[in-house]
Amino acid sequence: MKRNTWQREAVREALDGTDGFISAQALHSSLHASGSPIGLATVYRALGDLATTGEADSLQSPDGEALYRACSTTGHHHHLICRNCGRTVEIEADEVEAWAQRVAAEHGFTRAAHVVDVFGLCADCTVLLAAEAR
Amino acid sequence: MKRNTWQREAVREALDGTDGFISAQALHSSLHASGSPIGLATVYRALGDLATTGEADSLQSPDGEALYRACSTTGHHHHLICRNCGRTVEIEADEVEAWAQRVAAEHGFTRAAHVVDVFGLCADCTVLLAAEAR
DNA sequence: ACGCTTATTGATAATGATTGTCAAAACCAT
DNA sequence: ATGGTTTTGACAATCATTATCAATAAGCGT
Repeated sequence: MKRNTWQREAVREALDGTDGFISAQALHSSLHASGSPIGLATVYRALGDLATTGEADSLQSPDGEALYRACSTTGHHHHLICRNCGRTVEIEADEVEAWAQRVAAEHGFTRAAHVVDVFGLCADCTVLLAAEAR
Repeated sequence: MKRNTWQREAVREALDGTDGFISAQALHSSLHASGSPIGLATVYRALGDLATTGEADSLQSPDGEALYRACSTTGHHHHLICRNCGRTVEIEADEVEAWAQRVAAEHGFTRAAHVVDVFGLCADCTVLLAAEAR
């Protein structure tokens, strides 16, 4: 049976009060800074549960951290990432959302989330690398 | 100055000969299995370079591994991945291809590649997890 | 072909995020 | 309040990746 603990609530609230994605480590630090004695492992478990139940989205940052976000439909967007300098531009992908859901459903998948990110070289790095390659 | 070594060639070829995404570790194992004495660190470096120059795409798997794929337009497709059991279905995303190019261009990005992968729970795992959650 | 300079390699240590362990504490139906 | 069971948390363990650094080898000029 699933029990309700103040720790889980604390994680849920901290996540709700955060704008955008945050790592488990950062969320733990944030909670500690607020005086909560919650353990790191517990934060990981709580976030994992939230992601499993669909209350939170998770994605992997380019450097391998897992990032979490309260699952609100508002503010969903994707990224255009410079493969060289890491510069990131947020992009809208409305037309892709429906597509992802449809494809998932067609194959019997549920709780579909998607990773839609575009990598490229930003204008600056395009010039930069062209010079280096010489 | 950039030098050409048989190691870099080996990595490039191994990646070309692989369908879909593969992790650095797996690629290293594969090379070893083929009798190559190439070092693990070298595989990481080579893959990083390939990703930087745009010869390879990279994405983060849900469990935190970096996955690489030869950047070829042939056989280009995307994946529908079960977040629980890892089952993978290849999917077409023609309508998304053009979108990615357009968005990249709009922001001055060149050499645009994209990562479009949909994660969800496959039919089996949907049932499985529903049972567990009880 | 020869040597020189310097990028590259590779074995291994270091790092850092995440997960496993397990006794102690907390939850909740009774 | 009690008992059975889940959850917690400190810490160890794991695993991918990166840093280190001496040894090697690529490519240049000769």
